[in-house]
Amino acid sequence: MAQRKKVPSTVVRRLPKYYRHLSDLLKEDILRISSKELSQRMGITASQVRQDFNFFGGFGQQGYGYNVQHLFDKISSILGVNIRKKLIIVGAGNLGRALANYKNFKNRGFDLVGIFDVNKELVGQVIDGIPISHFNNIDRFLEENSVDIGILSVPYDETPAAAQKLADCGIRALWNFSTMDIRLPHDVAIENVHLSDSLMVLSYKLNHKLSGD
Amino acid sequence: MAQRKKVPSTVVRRLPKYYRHLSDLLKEDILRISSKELSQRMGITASQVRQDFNFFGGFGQQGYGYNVQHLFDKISSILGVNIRKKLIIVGAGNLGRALANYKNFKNRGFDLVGIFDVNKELVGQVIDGIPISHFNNIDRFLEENSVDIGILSVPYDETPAAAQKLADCGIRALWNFSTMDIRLPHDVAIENVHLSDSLMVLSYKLNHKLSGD
DNA sequence: TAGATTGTTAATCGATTAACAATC
DNA sequence: TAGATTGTTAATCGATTAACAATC
Repeated sequence: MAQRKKVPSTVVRRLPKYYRHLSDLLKEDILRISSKELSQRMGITASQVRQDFNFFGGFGQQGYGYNVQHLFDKISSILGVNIRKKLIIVGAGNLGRALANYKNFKNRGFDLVGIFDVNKELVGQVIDGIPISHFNNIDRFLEENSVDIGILSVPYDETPAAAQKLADCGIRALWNFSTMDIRLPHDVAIENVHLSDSLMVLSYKLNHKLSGD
Repeated sequence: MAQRKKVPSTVVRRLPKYYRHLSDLLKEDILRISSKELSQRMGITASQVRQDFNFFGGFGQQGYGYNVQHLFDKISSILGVNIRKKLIIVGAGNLGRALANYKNFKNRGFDLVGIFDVNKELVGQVIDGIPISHFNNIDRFLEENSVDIGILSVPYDETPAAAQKLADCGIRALWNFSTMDIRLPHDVAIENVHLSDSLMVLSYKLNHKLSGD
């Protein structure tokens, strides 16, 4: 059941899409599905579905297909979303406050437990029940609380220092919304999100009258 | 100078990254750069840099390299970010209001000109100088105002209808933050953004102790 | 059992990297 | 000119698709 070889990142990036579609199937009370049906719903090939799952050992049964609940559980567990995770937000500007208010994360098993900023004007404000603390106090907070993921929404210039600080305090995963990419030497998982990159790609597609992906 | 063949989406998705790094170089007053230097800054190969640019005809000069300003202008123009674009937001929930407050878009040449929602409680509220209007009035608004891009931040179930409505009103590009992918039959450019997909990929990386991309 | 559909190997396609002649 | 570096072709690598034997 352990994966045979390193899973390509193309496959990893499809896993949340499987997760979403399987979640839909569960809501529709569909108990089993073939790679063909699933692939049609997702707009990919049946071959790709089977190849993807076989990186993890295969979840189906010949002649039957896949049990939706079982497949969903397996993929949830591979993604690690079967265990709730704790988040903090560093940088309570517009984007940071927006993310703090975004309810969907809770549905997916992610709980916000702290918000930090260097701006004294913001410290003390409460967002969705969580008070904003000063970034200087983050060491102590992280000593007293186990946190899985740090969300970075700080200005460009502050990005490297903030990232380094969190890594030094033992954070093992950073979700980075800053416009500067971060790359840390240690074993810290990083996901750089560039919203304006996506907007520029849309602008390109619009310019070149191209839809789809 | 026109592109030789269809530009692969892998190349298109790298263009904003070139844009960002060239923008940095301009700030540092660097006038010229070789594919080798640029590639090192970006963490890709020099070959890839030259291959990418040659999809658009090549922007350099043998023995010299690339003029940073010229290259930046070319890529801006390919991305269409040299001409300001008008945006509206449909769906003024947490995410919609957050996007409305996000100042970075303005810097990249995107101007918010309208916000719409079906919730009467929200209609009339003003965000960053833009009042929230009722979605029923969108036809008239789009007749009277030229809008380039519609940002969709509506609930799952309302996604297809909202997307269709915007397309019917002549919007040619949709930036979709809904959890449901949209695919329209017409010539509408679509960019689906799934924030929680990205968070789940981070969770995967954390689980499997993998950094980088 | 017969039919269906997976798991897996082989073939194809596309993207990245390497190499080098062209040329500034 | 000599040196540097592109533009472009060729080689390699990886991902997707096709095919089919295994098996439920």
